[in-house]
Amino acid sequence: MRILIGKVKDHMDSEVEISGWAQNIRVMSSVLFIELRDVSGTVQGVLLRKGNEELFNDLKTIPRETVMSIKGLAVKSQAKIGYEVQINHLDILNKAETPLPLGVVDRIDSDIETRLENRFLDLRRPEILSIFKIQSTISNAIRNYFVQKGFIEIHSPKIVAAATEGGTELFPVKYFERNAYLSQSPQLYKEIMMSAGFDKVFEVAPAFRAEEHNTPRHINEFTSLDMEMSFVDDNDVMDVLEEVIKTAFRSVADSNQRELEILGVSNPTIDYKFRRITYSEYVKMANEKGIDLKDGEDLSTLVLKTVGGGMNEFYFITRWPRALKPFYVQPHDEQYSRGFDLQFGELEITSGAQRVHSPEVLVNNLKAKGLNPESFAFYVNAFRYGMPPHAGWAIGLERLTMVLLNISNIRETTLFPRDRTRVTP
RNA sequence: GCCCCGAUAGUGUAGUGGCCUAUCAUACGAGUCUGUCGAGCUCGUGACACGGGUUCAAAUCCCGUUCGGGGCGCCA
Repeated sequence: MRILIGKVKDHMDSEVEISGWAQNIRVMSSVLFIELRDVSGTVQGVLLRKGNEELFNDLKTIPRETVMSIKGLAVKSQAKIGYEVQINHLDILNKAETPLPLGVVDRIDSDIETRLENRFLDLRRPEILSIFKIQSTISNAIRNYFVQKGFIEIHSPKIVAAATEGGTELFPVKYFERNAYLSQSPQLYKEIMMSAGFDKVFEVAPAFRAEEHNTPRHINEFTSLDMEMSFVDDNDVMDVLEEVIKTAFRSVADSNQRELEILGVSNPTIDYKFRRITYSEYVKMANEKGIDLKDGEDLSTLVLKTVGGGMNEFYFITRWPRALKPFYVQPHDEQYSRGFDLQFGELEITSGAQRVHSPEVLVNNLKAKGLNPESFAFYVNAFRYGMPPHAGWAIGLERLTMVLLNISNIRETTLFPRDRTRVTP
């Protein structure tokens, strides 16, 4: 019965069976060592030539990354981790070809392009695996949080008829005799669920954006963690967001000590209150830094870098001008809205808002943005027969992972990134 | 979509008109070595993205193509 390599230390002085990839084979004249790796770690298998002549000669030429299964005695030894497995039986399950298109344990760093082209090999590296173990903890922690708080998990359609926010480009899809699009956000559907009376919903699902951007923080398919709540306002859901992020980070600190160590990241637990800075205050901060920016203009990358770049923490930017936010964001007054962003330094992690719930306001907003309310009828109708006040937000899972691990390229926190030029693997 | 930059063995690099028959490391192959753990040592195989041009001479200069990187816009 195979055990994980990480469990070998619990079976000292007994026979174990382990399986995995031979990441390094060191051959001396009368003894050889095989470093075997699986999802849980690595251990050294040792084989003396004496008494194992045939097996020894076979293994001398076995390529790295060959998949094998080893049976042997787990013993304390002078190995660096303090123990090893004395091989007494070995099965080659699948030989690897040579040379590898990408060295799994080479000390040479490959370009991200080469790594993504050979992602299955890249992902074998413990530090890359660690990123995705941690990402799994984050999404599970958030899911658990929502479930515990009585949220209903939903699965909204990813093939849609209309744009959701008007602004971003959509991927067209041929839908039989009609044209449809890949969903850029579950926004409209999670709001409809408020009208449906589900009260609190969340969804973890892909979102598609056809923007031709070429930056380290954009991809064309990402994982959106969405939530929406009824009978609350923007401040309430900011409270929830802060708690969700703190819960997720604490969960990683609790369950991924080994992965954090491999990645050289210190304890991610957050012990400060997220500041809430109004958009107008932010503009003043930019002005004080010598940037010419008028109240009402969008915050450019330069502004966010100049003001936010020095802030190594989470903070909200609240009360955005209505003109800069989508039609579904609740107005605060003539000029400002109940929309907010959560930033970490210069990077936007979340956008959210108290939403419009009055059908009249909604239709006026749609018109004001140059959109035709008719084409949003399926959505507007949900507001006409009893829509509660509601608010919500969406986090980019990959961006949140970047922040937690201090990684600067979103492709690193995406298993198989879809960017401007990459559709495979 | 706009601006800038780049492309040399499997991987990562050196190279700035002739000294390039192209550097180094790693990988790969052969050999050697009684416990390694980035094993060591010896020998070997392996590359100038593609197409055109300038020149006595091009990895090197020019043009185009393809692919990639960075920045901006936009966003999570």
